[in-house]
Amino acid sequence: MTSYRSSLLKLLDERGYIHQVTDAEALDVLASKEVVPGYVGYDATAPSLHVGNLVSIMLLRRLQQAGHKPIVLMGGGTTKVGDPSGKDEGRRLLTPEVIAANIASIRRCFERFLHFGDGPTDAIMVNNDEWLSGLEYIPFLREVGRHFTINRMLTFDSVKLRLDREQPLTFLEFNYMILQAYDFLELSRVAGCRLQMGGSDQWGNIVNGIELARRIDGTEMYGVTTPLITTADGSKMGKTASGAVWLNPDQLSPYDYWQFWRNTQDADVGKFLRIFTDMPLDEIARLESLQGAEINEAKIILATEATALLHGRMEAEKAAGTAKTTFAEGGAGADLPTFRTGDGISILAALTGLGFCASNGEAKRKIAEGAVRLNDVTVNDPALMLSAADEPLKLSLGKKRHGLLVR
RNA sequence: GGAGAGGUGGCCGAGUGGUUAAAGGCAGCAGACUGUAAAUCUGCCCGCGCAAGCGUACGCUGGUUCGAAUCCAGCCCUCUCCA
Repeated sequence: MTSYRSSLLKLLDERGYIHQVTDAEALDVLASKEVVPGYVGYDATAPSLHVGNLVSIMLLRRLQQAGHKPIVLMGGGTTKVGDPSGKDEGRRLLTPEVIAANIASIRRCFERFLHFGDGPTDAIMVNNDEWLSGLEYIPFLREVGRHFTINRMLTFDSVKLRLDREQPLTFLEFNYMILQAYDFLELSRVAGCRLQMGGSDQWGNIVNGIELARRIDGTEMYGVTTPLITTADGSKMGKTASGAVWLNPDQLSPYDYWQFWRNTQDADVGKFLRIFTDMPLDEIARLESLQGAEINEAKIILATEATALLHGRMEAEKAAGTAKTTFAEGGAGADLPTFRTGDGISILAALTGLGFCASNGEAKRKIAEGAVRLNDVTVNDPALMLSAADEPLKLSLGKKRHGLLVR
């Protein structure tokens, strides 16, 4: 570990956020003597961010904790173009209306992690559509385009990958990296931004922005990338039983979010505690050294702390309580997903209604596999009808998924 | 504009007239073992139906045929090379 002077780099380093830094020494000096405005950009391709975005959100939080100014850049403009990296095929173009709706839906979640306001270290949120959409083609090409060589652009992974696989890469998408570089320049001009952060796949884009600003304005800027957060078995984190781990509560309930963290692999507990919670490091060291079944204790803390950051302490405690009564005591916690049965319903409809099964056919298969239990009694009859009961019934699929059927 | 190759289930990828709801792999779900972990082994994996069966599905639209993902025509899209 390098020894840093600034609290910013120290904090980022000891918590495991740093993969690469453009000029660590200079940034260290800068961050130890003045407030550094730094930004992370977010695409607006979906109505909610997901855990994959969480590292960078936490990065902004750390930036603020270290006394600097976080800038959340909503990619309203760049989303109109489409990031060629990540997806190996061009996305369908989103309409401006959808993009605007996505941004509106995404922005709320930042308020949990950052303090917004007008103060010098208060977070701000900007939308790059404000400056990108008004650009004029020829002037833009002359100011910015001349600083990019095709030779260089072709060496970018996002581009190379497409070309190597003989997949289409449109000129529209090809421009994405130029626009992102321009974002950095623009932010440095209007907000004094000096730092861009992002995932390791953003390294090239970040460096582009730094070089562009140096060439055009002569400004010195910096970049930090985070390691790609994978689970211990090497896969990208961010999937649960029901799909992506969304941050918006209307797409993934606090209970399910808590469960996602609870199911962390042993080997990831320490890393995740450092990155995704505010727990003190010595406490994390203790928790991560727990062996065997005891490490479940650490996972519960991880789940509760991470959930508290996103959904608030109350929701986190509720989810933890429900998990305890449901899993540890074999009961049924109140926070479980619920489904209204009305006056009576088939077992199949109950399974699909709770979202445990995608179709009646799948529900039948699960019953045949002996995976379905009603109040902890295995269900064998796929034609079972549930009559209306005043007491809620606990319906379980497998060991992990439980739900309540209420009238 | 010319020549060639290609578009298959969430992804990758076989399949060139019936036995193809479509091999195999990945991802996913469940069972066993456990600790709501990992690894491993086993099963499942388009929809509806108790079932026989029916409906959809191999870029799109037509056609040939008793029968088409497979053959033909037109169209759309992609890649490679040439101009």
